[in-house]
Amino acid sequence: MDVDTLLKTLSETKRCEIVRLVWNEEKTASEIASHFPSVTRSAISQHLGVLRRSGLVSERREGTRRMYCVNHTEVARLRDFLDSFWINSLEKLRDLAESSETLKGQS
Amino acid sequence: MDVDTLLKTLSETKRCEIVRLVWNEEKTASEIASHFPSVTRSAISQHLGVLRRSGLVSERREGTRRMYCVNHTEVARLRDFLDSFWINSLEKLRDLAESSETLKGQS
DNA sequence: TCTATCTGTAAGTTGACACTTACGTAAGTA
DNA sequence: TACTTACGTAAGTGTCAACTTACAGATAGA
Repeated sequence: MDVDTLLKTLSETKRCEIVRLVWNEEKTASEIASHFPSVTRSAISQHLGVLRRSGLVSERREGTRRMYCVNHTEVARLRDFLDSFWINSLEKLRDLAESSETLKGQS
Repeated sequence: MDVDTLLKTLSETKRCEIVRLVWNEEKTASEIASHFPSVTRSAISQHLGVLRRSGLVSERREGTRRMYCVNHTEVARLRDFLDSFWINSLEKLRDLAESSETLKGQS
C-alpha cells in the first residue's frame, strides 16, 4: 500500500492505538474492542477492516475468534519513508550551511 | 501542539508537500500556491492557516508579502515521538525474543 | 438441532474538512 | 488619491469517514 494511505490510516488516534496493542502479541477483536469502552465493538471492527486493507495488521482465524497482529513489514516501510523524509531534509540543510560557509569565505 | 494534531495536519498530502517546500528556504504564500495549479490560492492559504495554527510553520511579514518557513522545533518534536514509537516497540520485541530464548533453554 | 458466542457488514446519520467564490484589508505604486 | 498586488477570511457546498443500530454468518457446546 502507498505511504500516503499508511500515514492517513495511522493519523486516526484509535487505529494508532490498535497498532500498539497488537504490536507484541496477537489479540482477538473483542480484546481490542474492550480497550475502547467509549465506542461500540462494531466501530472497532471497522477500524480493524481499515488496518487490514492497508496491510498494517494481519488476521488469523481460530475457531470463532480472529487473532490480529501487526504486519511489521508494512510498518517498516512507513518508518523508512519518514526516516528518509527527515534525513533528506537535514542533508539539504547541511548542504545549505556549507554553501553559506563557502560564500562567507569568498567575501 | 499535541502530537496527534501534528500527525493529522501532515496526513493531508498538500500540507505535507508544503512543509517540504519551505524546509530549506522561506517562500511567499503565492510561491507556495503556484506549486499547486489544481487548486485555488485560497485553498492553499487555508492550508497555510492550519499549518500555522499547529505550529509547523512560521510566518514573517515583509511588505505585502508573507514569508513562510518550517518551524524545525515542532517537526523535531514529531520526529522524536515517532522515533520513540518505533524504538519502544522494537525494544519490546527484543525483550520478547530474549524471554523466548530463556524458555527454550529451560525446556 | 438449538442456542450462545464471536465477529464482519449493510444502511443510515452526523460532523469534519477540503474546496470554491466573493469579499475585505494592508502595503506598495502611478 | 486611485489603483494594483498580495494575502487572509467568511460563507456556502459537496464529499468522506467515523459512528450507531440492526442484521447475518460461522463455530462451539448442550
